[in-house]
Amino acid sequence: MRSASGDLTTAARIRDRAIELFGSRGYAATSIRDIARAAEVSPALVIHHFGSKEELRRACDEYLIGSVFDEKDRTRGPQVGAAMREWLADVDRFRPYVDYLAAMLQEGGDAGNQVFDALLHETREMIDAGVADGSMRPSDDPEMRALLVALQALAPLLLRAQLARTLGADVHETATARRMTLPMLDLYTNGLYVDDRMLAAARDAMAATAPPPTDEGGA
Amino acid sequence: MRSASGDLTTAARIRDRAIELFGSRGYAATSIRDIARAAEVSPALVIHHFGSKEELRRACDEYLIGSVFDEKDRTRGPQVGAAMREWLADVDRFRPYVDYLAAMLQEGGDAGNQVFDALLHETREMIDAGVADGSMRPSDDPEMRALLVALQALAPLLLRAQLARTLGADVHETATARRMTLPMLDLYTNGLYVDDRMLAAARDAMAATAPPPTDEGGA
DNA sequence: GTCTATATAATGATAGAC
DNA sequence: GTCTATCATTATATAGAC
Repeated sequence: MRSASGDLTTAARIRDRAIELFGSRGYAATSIRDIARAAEVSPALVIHHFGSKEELRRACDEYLIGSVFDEKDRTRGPQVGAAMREWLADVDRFRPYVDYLAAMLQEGGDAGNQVFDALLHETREMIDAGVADGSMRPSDDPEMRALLVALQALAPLLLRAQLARTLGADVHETATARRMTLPMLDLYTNGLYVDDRMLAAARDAMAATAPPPTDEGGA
Repeated sequence: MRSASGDLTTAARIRDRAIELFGSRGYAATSIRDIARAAEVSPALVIHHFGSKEELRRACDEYLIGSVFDEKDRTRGPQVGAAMREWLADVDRFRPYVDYLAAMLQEGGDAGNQVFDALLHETREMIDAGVADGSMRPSDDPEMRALLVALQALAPLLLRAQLARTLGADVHETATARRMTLPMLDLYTNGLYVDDRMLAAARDAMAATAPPPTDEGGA
């Protein structure tokens, strides 16, 4: 949708290379010199355009957040989820964004927190809508369930290196996503256990041990 | 089970501080001077004992792998899973290990790969056993399902910062684990969807689009 | 806007005394 | 085993020419 590195301003090119390097090696392991070399400019120009390494990082964060929330039009809705699906559908093109997003989520800076919160919110709304229209089961703890579902959705992204290694290095991620679809939906449809023995046992165990003291009294 | 920082050799104390710092800030962001300061020794002594920063990291990796695989006796079985459960049950004590393990998994070095492979293997065996004894449902793609379950198990660990933030910063992780138990088991018992409409639709969609070319012929 | 040259600080690592 | 002192390199950032 954007970029091909030809028609970009120099500052934009520097920022794009910074996103790639920060995303693949991490912030601390990437030097301004590395970025300058990748962008084919002098290190001084990087500072000239962005002020400092930390401000460059902030610029990368802001750019990615803009891409996540504004790439589509401003209609409310699952923006983050949509962006992530779009990126994962064309990983060859968007891998830098995916990598940088994963890094943001792991480090937990402002940008990562924003993205996570938005994704969690979208997940919660999606599930609530599903419960409302009768396609999804209600839950005793909707907040925690949405959190678990969101975590589950992010896990393949954060561990994509392990995933690729496990499934064979030559796996293109499109094929991987394809192969994941049915087992994933199967888990979300039929679960893993054949009956609720484990669940019942856990319920009993929870009831037996004292819950952490709160201001609520009864069972 | 180990350590309290009093009865340790100096080299062990240095290594423990390195594990803490590498795990919390990352390898590149941690300097030998930082580690030396934390261990209350001179930077030269760190090098004297470990040769180089990279070798120190290897020592940390090996130590953690030893803790994961050998803390218990050598009986085969779910060693990694058991170690992780033990650590998560007493996070205040084992947080450095947890953090370092998460870092290893994300970076995907030799040590991280080993741990992931072992965990995946244990997950697969656990599920296979469940299928064999009739407590778990069979799967069309057992390898992928085990992979998804393993990823799901790791997600809260990798995103523990986001998790803590979402559930409130004052949440002790024991309470968090407690609250996660039932929704987790509920998902694994009853799934998320009330029926298999989504699953059936995905199956149809998969059948409609051409599967990636393999050496197999038929549908 | 972009560069070269450089200031200043931090880094990994060494030498050698004790 | 542990230290102080120091080297060589690299880091971020600045100054100033073009």
